Amino acid sequence: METPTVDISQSEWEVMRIIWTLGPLKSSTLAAILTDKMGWKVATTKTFLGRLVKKGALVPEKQGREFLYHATVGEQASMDAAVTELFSHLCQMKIGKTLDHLITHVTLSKHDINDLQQTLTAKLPDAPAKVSCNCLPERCKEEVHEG
Amino acid sequence: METPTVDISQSEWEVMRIIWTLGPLKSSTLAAILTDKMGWKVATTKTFLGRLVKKGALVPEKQGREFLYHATVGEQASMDAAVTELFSHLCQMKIGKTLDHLITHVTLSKHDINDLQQTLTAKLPDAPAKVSCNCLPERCKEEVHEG
DNA sequence: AGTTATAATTTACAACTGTAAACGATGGTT
DNA sequence: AACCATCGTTTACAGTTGTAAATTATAACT
Repeated sequence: METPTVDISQSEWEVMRIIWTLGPLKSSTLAAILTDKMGWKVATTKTFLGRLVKKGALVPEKQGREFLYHATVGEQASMDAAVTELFSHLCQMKIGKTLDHLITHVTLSKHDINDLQQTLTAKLPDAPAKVSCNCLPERCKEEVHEG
Repeated sequence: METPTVDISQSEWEVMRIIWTLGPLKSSTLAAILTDKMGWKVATTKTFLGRLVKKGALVPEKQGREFLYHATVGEQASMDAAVTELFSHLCQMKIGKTLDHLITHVTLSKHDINDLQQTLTAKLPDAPAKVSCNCLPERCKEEVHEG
């Protein structure tokens, strides 16, 4: 079976990021960091921890009186899934421009850029001359104009 | 002022796509298309139309007994905003890989690819050798390891 | 003018989210 | 043994989302 990616909400991402970055943590550590970074009350962090455990994105490991929270889903896999999911709702025709906008505004290392260049180069030969719009169901690909 | 982008939910995107693609439409046309594409009941489409009007993403123009629903926000601008928003929750360090995954799995025209190549090439000179993780608040950039 | 089809608006309702307080259990302290 | 600081769990509560039925308004038809 594939990596079981879980639906993670915006705020829950913030919790996951810390754990992905630092490894398994106690709730008190998490809470401290997230109060600092997000301004959350301790109770808020606790709520998200509970929900993430219920969703299966985190697993608690008893350690003395507290728990260490371990991520069960991979960061890269989760990111890939979230991004793919979002793009699936967007018009295919506009994806090129959207990626262009994104790449323009995001921070990339020289290495990243080289990798992307290569991926693009590899993709070029099989690329179509034009991408068609996939916003309409098959039946409706003809003109419909009103107004 | 900038283009006023609106928060559009997953399902609402599907409504907007049709209007962005075909231009202003009557609710009956929309409902037919979305029943076809998404399997929605007419009432469901109506609900989303109402919400999108309330959110200001659509504006109804009376036309006889019905309304034509016009998009007030641009498709590209909305896509750019949605994608940027998502990426803002992701670890900077992993964005390169995420883009790579995305580019690998998405359909791009030769033209798109060329544009992206150019954007990347232009970005290369000023690109850092390494991107640092931005998942922790400033204070916490040192080691924290437990477990 | 009365009836009917249909368009728009209201209401419904459960699940998910953001945000957090309240409560109960438990290990550490006096 | 009694108390206190915490940790985890429950409860709270409003707003959003997905999904749709019910109701109301209204144009068109008879």
